[in-house]
Amino acid sequence: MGRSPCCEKVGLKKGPWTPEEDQKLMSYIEKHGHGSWRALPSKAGLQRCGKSCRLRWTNYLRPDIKRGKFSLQEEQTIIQLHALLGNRWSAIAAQLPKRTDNEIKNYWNTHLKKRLTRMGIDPTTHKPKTDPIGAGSDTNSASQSKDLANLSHMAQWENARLEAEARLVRESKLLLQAQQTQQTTTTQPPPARLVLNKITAAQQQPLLPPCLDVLKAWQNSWSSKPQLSVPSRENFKMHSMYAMMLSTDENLESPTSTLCFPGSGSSAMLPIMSSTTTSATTITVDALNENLLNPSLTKTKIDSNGTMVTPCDEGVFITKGGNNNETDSSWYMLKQNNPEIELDDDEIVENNNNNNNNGFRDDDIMVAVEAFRGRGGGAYDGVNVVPPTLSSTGDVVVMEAGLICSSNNNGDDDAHMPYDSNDTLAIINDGDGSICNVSLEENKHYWNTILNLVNDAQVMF
DNA sequence: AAACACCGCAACCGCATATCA
DNA sequence: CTGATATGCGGTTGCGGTGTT
Repeated sequence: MGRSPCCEKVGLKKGPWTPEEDQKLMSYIEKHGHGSWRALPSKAGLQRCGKSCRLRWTNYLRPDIKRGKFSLQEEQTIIQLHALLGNRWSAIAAQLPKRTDNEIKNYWNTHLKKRLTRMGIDPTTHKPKTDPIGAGSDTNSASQSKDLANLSHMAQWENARLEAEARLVRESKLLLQAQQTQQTTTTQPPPARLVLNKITAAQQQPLLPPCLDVLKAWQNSWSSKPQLSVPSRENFKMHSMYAMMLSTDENLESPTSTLCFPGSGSSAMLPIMSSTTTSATTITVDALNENLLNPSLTKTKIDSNGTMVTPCDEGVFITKGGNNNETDSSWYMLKQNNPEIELDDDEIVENNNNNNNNGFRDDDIMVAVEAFRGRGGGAYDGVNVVPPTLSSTGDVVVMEAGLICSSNNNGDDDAHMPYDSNDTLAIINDGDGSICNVSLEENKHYWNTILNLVNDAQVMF
């Protein structure tokens, strides 16, 4: 029923391909393209089924295939993506140019999986096994310390993966709702959509798993050096990844992972972070706008009671526009409506259409926006990231404010200051002593450290 | 040198999904 | 809308090469 007949049922050849068969297949596809795989074998003079031809072509004969040893960077990417995506080899292969899903799958099963196992890490869940330290034979304390440090890093990544999975589910639901709404009404504005999806939709490309965007953003934040001298900005680039980690939806479960350290809650799953209780409140966008647009409140803090405190010397405002001249960017709108407002450069960061000349990229802000919106916000005080312990109501989340990020839903991909009632926003904690001791170097070398351990394990075993 | 064990990888199998009529 | 067909994907198999006893 609907299934193509198996090779054996029609007497077609199976098994390894001969050079002659390869040549026939290659020359046919070079001349005519593959077209219908089902019809290809007879046209090309091959006694094979179409499926076999397709596999041979995509996994072996295709000219844009890179063969041979995987580089360290490729290994790193595979491990990262596997932590994010699980055994979705085609998705992983899409991020590794010139590598096929089959090749990556084989490499994982024959090399990487075993290495992680030897390290005491479950390759399926990417979590430490019951006795991770005891898994190795080396009882040297320095080695144990190294293992512990790396397992902590693994825990961080695992949490990030959980978040990515949760986001995937969440965004799928939201996107579906948005599509359904758009189909049923043309008078109402679409519901708030997630920024990362806006981009792919705008580009009319298939929807990519948002976690890939996140990964890309994270990698970008590594690869591009901070260009501003203000420390808080440099840190924010890095912390977009941690912001993602912080947005947790306990209603969503990972299909593959259950990482949990003994005695740890969700925030403690990031071992290097500590948390304080931060009460939260909600406020309407309009009400907040009223304050933000008030020139006397250019520095506004919303304390734990929901009270706006003015003036407030803490925190950083972030806005982003399409380019320097666009008047519809929120900052320019803010300025346009309130020309008397003067914020110094330390307080306003304008992002210029991915030019990155202000040290930010779209992705950085978008990831942060999404992450903070995801559950009810994380906190960033300009130096540190604080795990969220708040709730959200509707689209608006207010914590003790300092740094403000928002996202509109008007169809573009800007993240900006709130100026419209339909906007969603998150206000990021200015911090009150809560500490997240994450250094840039620590973050940057996270996976390098893991891979060093992998390599050490190879030598050791 | 032979037998055996192990490993890596190409290829296959069957299910899920997309597309078409 | 439904069923038929095509394609894609992930799990698994089996063969050839290599290492070990």
